[in-house]
Amino acid sequence: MGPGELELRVERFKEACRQAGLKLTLQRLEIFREVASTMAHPDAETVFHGVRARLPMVSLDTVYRTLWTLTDLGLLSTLGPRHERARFDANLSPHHHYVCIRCGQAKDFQSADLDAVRLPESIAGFGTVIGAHVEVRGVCAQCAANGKALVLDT
Amino acid sequence: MGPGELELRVERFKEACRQAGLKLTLQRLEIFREVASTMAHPDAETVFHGVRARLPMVSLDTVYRTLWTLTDLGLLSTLGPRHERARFDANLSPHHHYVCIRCGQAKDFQSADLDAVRLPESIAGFGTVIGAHVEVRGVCAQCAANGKALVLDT
DNA sequence: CTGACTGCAAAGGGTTTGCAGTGCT
DNA sequence: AGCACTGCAAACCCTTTGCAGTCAG
Repeated sequence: MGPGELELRVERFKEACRQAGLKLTLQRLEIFREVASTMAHPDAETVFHGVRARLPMVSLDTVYRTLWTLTDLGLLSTLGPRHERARFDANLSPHHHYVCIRCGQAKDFQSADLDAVRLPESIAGFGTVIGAHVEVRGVCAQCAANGKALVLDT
Repeated sequence: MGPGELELRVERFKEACRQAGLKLTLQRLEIFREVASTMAHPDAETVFHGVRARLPMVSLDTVYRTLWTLTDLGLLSTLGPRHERARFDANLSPHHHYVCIRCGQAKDFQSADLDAVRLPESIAGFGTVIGAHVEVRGVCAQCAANGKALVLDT
């Protein structure tokens, strides 16, 4: 993250709140800043502790609410499927996943191109590599057909 | 999944149990068969219902225990981080993740090569595509250094 | 001012664990 | 026969929700 990047993100955030008609509260600002200022992809509780250092009175449920609100707004994204629980897979051969962000269903696909891509050197610095696969996100045909509201359903 | 693939997986499963010194119970066999016979990446409860149709007396907690046991054995894998809760990310520009299977920490990395790869046509049949990124799994340097037992820690 | 937002506390739901009985090897 | 495995039920933990007071616009 380059210098000034955090401020840039915060400004974008303020503008997006205005556009979405969300009130710009201190809690929201600090919760966003907490996520935006780290590369560690924190979970709700971690964000909570970080924000608490500056706003001792914030509550954990506000953190949860805010995090999902901002995610729905498109200002944050989540690592891994949205609200999902663990899903299991017995297919041990190399393959990739298409995951529907609405219903959580995942479909496999193969791609020689993807399997062949070499990972950057920098990875080695992180640790050992056990495997790699592509995760494609979208809205599956079924969910699109059901055509419910964009947000709010599982 | 080709014909006979299921039987192949089941045989590999039996052999692996023998090697690992795990008792080959009917519950284990059916739970594995349930996951191995579908491409739907079921969660614990879905597996539970499927197995129950054939073994009405299995309990949900056995399904959970078995699923994680088989995952630790390497006979199953999970979609998304291991036991993890949702993690949030304020980095909206295209990037990829290196995820430690032990501690769950995720690190970002960039790769022009990866960004450039074209997805196979078949994807279009699944639904719309919102985004795609690579998820690399491994054991991070810190966890490797701590050198705890391979299984069982968060 | 007024409706949206927060904090509190309690409910909710999925997952894990302790224990005693069962069954595989 | 011995010990791992299962089923049961309670415990656990994270997450969500209802409500009343508060605050941004």
